[in-house]
Amino acid sequence: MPELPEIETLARQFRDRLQGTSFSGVQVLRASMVRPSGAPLQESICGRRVQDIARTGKFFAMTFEGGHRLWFHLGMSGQVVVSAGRPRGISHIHLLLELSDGKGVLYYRDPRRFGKVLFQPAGGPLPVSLRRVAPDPFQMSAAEFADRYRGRKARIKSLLLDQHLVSGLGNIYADESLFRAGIDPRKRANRLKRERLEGLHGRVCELLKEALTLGGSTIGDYRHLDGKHGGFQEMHRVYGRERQACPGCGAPVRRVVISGRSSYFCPVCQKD
DNA sequence: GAAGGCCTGGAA
DNA sequence: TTCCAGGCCTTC
Repeated sequence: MPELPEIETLARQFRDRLQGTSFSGVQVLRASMVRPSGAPLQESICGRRVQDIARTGKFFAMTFEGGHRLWFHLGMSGQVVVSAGRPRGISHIHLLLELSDGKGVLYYRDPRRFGKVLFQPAGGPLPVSLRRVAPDPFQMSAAEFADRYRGRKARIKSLLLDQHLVSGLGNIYADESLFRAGIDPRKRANRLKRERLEGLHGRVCELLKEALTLGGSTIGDYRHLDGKHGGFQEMHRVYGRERQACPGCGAPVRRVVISGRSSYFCPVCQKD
């Protein structure tokens, strides 16, 4: 559920809140969520300042003095929260870092456990699951974006979800960008003209920027670093709106399943 | 390229 | 009680 705008929002808040600070304690509460197992978190992280925060696709990383890095992926229900005191309960909290300024803790929580935390030692190789993550739409031209999809036989919707082609989009923003581009999610990419794919790049970038200015979308568990909600869910035009009126033409929004994922679209406005 | 599995909470 | 949500990996 957290997609590019949500992760980027978090990364920015991390920068404001955490850059230059350090942690004094590490508690791994569920070992299976932190990899590799037995990673030397305590000695690698404690007492070292957070130097840099970066986002790659839907992952983001804290880099510590000395070069050790901690990558987070939020799956669909993950949260990273900085709270002033200890969290009230520890249900579903898998990792807890104590801030050395004595002003609380950072915790990683993920009820559905689709996410993960990855430790990358200084000078070590990128974790495997990050190696094939493609650049995001902001990092490429419309022409490159079109090239990555052009000629593929799969339905455009499932290709948009493929993080190895272009990263950052999940189910929500894929549906919303196809709506804005007027493209039927069931359309096979090789049946789309190049201009249509280039146009789609424009719509994707616009959409992601708008979502970013509103702090992303909160559906379910996503929260900002301080626990607040994003605001972009109010702006969704088709996602999750089956049988409701299309904001463009009033026709009822349809839901179909494409490669196992719900896809919402307007059968009138998305003819191409 | 499609489908199943992981996992839990909430809705039907 | 069953089903569904979905990012990502594995298997077919």
